Amino acid sequence: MQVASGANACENAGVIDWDDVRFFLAIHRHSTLAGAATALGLDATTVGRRLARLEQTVDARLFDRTARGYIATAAGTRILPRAEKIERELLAAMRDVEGEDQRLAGHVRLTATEMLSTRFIAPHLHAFHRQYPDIRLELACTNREVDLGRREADVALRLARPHQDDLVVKRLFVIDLALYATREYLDVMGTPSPGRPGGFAGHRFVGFADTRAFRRENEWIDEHTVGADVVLRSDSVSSIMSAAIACVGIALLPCKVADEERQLIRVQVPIGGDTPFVGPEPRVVWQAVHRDLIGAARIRAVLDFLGRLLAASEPMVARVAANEP
Amino acid sequence: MQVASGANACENAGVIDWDDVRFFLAIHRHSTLAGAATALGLDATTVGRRLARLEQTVDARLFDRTARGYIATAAGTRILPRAEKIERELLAAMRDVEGEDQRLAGHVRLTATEMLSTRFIAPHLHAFHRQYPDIRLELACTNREVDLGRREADVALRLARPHQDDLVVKRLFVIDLALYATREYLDVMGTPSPGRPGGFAGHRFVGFADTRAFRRENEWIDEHTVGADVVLRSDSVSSIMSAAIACVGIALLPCKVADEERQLIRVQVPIGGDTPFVGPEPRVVWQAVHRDLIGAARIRAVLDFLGRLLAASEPMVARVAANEP
DNA sequence: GACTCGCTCTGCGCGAATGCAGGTCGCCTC
DNA sequence: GAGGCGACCTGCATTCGCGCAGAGCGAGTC
Repeated sequence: MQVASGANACENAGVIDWDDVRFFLAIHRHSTLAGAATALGLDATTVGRRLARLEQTVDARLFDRTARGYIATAAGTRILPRAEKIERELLAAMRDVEGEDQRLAGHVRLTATEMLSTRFIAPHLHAFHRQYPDIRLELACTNREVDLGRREADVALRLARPHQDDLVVKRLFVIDLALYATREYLDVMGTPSPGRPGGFAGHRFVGFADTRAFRRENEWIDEHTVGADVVLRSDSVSSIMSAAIACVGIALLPCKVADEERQLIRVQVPIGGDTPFVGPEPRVVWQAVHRDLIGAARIRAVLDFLGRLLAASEPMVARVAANEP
Repeated sequence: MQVASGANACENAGVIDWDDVRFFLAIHRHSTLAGAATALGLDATTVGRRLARLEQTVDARLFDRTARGYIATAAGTRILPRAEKIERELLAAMRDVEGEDQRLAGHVRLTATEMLSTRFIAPHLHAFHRQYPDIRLELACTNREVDLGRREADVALRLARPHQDDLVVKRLFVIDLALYATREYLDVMGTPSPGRPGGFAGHRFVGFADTRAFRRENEWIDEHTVGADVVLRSDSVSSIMSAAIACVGIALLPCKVADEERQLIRVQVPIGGDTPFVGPEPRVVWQAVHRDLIGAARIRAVLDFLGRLLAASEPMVARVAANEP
């Protein structure tokens, strides 16, 4: 019981280290100290100590140490939305100051699918570096939908239209898909008869991984190649193409990539009299960037770079989309 | 220009220490490193270094080092509201977890005016401590309006109704005011004639400091004691009363406090034939507490304590307010 | 039921962050 | 204009926090 004369009786107890909130969120998201530690690039010991300190400061237990890892207590669950709001606000603040950065320097994190990364972007990274030597471009290829709001990336190329708020999205181009196989495969297995019932009977297929991202393609394969056997699945389109080149089976591939491979032949023979055989719906490639970053010069540089790639890559991309859905 | 295969390419550059936001706010509010340092309970060197680190991380200058101290740049101004939002959210989170704390232990910070602290609360702090030995009550007496939202205090007793959101306010009681002087003073200077024009001519007064808090009382004195000379002003009512006891002059004082002082006599003689002389509008004492803290047991203990003081202090407080405005 | 794997907690060495003292600059005051 | 004062920056000793290695422990598996 102490009487303080002023209002600045700033006792150390009760003063929270705001950075501990970051650890709190990481632990919640990974359910384990070790997972949070790797995500934060730190040691699990540190994460445990920071949590202990935080719990001591707020004088409440935030996580239950269970067999399935760290799960939030009632108190932890209660403050979780606030912690997430803090994170959003802080990331927004960083975007704010970086969004008005007019220098052609700094880091830009670009994410795209594996095929787009390797075939569409990577071959031109050298030219980008020549033009903008001070922009450190980081290319993260993943099929996962990264969260631009959480700043997991600055610019994203995606195969599904992002519906998150605060994003500026642009329809870049479309990717036509068709079935491909090698001459050797067709010589041995015979040419299938697309569009004819049972036209694929006995054939082998290299398919996409059974994930939401490839749902449409997988459904199309199931529907149009009845009787064929999917002998291999992969979430890497490059791997699928490699497998097809290795005569593992027929594969559904982006036309402009597969057409450049000498060994691959398009399986598209419409048999006279049957209904014409059409490939699956082309995939639309969307470009997404957070609204707050549009103003940053280095972001614009990347967007320009992608736009010029688009114009230069006409042979690769099937056709530029003209109509917005 | 590096190519990361996964999405967890967590490079250290760009990772911000969230705690630096706290420093950012402190620097902005005090305009100087030294001021912020004392407020944070740290050394100015540390504050400067943390700011330097933050500016390096976000790669932008947040403050201009001017002759009048540190003032926010465009970038700093831009993120300021976000930083304040982060602070609000974090303080709210702390209230959240503390608000459901059902233990009769912990810290409670109570703020009140100097007179309320010394005469109304302090004499009973010992009883409070006996009843709740594990609650560390901190009494901060200040005339300044502390910000309960910023957690400068948990419970506040104020003489003006707080209009801030998220506060639970309650009208506690009213304080009647009247003019007092010593017998010696009146013997020497003569008894004034309140209510009669010029009735205070030649008299000395001890007034309140010329601040917004005492505006109403000062206006009343100016209006009703024309001709008197205010020879001393203070923002401490105790000091004013001491001065009055020391025969410095007549003072406007809380009745129930001044009535207990043997040396002081109430100056209230209504002269027959004139309009009856009435004192100034009584001051209302408001109790304010943040809504989120109402659930905490230790806060309830303090509120109960104040409520019981109110009942027991009938001799001191003039009359309990019955009607809410 | 034993093995193995992964996660968490404890002691120890090291590096980084902090506090302190001295110096310097600019503003205010007399 | 000169003195004084307050605030900011730089070198040095200290302390605190971090990473690392090892032990314990629980769960899943064969």
